[in-house]
Amino acid sequence: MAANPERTRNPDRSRAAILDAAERLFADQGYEATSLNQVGAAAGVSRGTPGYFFGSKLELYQAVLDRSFTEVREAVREGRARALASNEDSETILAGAVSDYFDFLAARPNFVRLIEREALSGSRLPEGASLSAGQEALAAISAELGLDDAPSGEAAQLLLSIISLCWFPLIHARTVAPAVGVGLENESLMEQRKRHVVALVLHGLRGTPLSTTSTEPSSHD
Amino acid sequence: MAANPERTRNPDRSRAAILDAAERLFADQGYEATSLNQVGAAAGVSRGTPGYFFGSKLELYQAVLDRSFTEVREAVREGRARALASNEDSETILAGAVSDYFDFLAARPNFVRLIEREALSGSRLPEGASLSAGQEALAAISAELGLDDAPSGEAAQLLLSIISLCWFPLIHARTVAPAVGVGLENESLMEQRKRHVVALVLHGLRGTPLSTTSTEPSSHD
DNA sequence: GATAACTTGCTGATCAGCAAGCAAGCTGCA
DNA sequence: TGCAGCTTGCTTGCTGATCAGCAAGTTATC
Repeated sequence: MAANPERTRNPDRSRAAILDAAERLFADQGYEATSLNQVGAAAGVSRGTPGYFFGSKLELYQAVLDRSFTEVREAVREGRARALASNEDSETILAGAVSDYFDFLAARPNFVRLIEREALSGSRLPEGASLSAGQEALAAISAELGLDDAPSGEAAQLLLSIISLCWFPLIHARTVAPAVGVGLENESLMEQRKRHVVALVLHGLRGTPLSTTSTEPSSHD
Repeated sequence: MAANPERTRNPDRSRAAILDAAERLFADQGYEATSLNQVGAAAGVSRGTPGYFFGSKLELYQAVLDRSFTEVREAVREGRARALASNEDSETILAGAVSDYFDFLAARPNFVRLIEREALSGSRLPEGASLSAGQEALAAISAELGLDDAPSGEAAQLLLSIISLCWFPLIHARTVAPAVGVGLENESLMEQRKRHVVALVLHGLRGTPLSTTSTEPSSHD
């Protein structure tokens, strides 16, 4: 029960263990419901160690978010490079990007939950700290895909739809999804969901005239 | 600053004021971050009154959810009756239902946030209490639209997509939406978003074969 | 032996729940 | 009509628990 006295000291390992534990606990329970006591216990250190390394609870939380965003930023950069390098047609690129984004989020449930909690509580971080990094990444994607120069904003709307479709099932896999008869419990069911999302986005891309400000007279959209 | 001594007693008004205040505070800050002190102050009663009327903090929370779900259940019943009464073609009905659902959620930001928090924390309610009411309502809709007997689940997938698309912008109106260049600040921008969602769903409906299992390929009422 | 890596004891603050108190208004009775 | 007594709405003081942060202690490692 007591902390193992044989354990060797290792600040790097302790920091990482604390960040891991805090990420999971903050994501599962939220900031207020998580105590530094819990974090320490889950990380295999004492109650005071998180404070020793990170100063305060808020700073620990910020460090968790920072680490997540750094990881996300790198993944986004890689994904963008891959998309640019390919010379497929834009529809295939979009389908691949949606699929990748879906998988990316599915592999990072803690990240999704943390951001969702941030969005719900209107960010307890000073001002545009880590969160702006995520927004910056999204803005970069949208610029990269040439989706931001259409004044109609139709492309931006589609991007927001893509994010909605990939994001939502991860949060509501145990609430809304089963209620409407969509199972998401195993990998093949998630794959099925992903195929539906990709198909829906492609139908939307084909069906929507991407730059019709006031030209088309007949369409009754 | 002190409570107005002129104030007449009125348990109904007090109960309602407490429920209103608690709904807003729980939705904005979450369960843990909200104290009964805050609830009392926001409701114009003393610190102890919420406990007097509702027993405990958890019971107050449950009462807030119950009231929300009752309201939602009634609205769903009305919407269903309206859809059944109309004799438009199914595509028009679906478009109207999506539009109504979008407006319905947009008019109930507290409800959306409460459910979102519930989903994130895995329901602190005993077991399938209020939440199942919402699931029940969704299941009813899906059955009503005849979307649940297709073994392929394509229709259920589309329903989940509809919910995702209507739900997401309400939570991320201040985070993701501006980052991708979609404004949602005023009514006309929300209207624009709604039109996009309806159009996307209709494209999905047209583009996807709804019953490609082994039954009748043509008739789908 | 110095410094860094922890742990443990302490403190003040906050909070939920309880219980005691108080007063407004009703009910029954003269 | 008036008053006594009771119920009910609501407040306030108290208690035990929890928690974040700090400071002082302890031990490994360089």
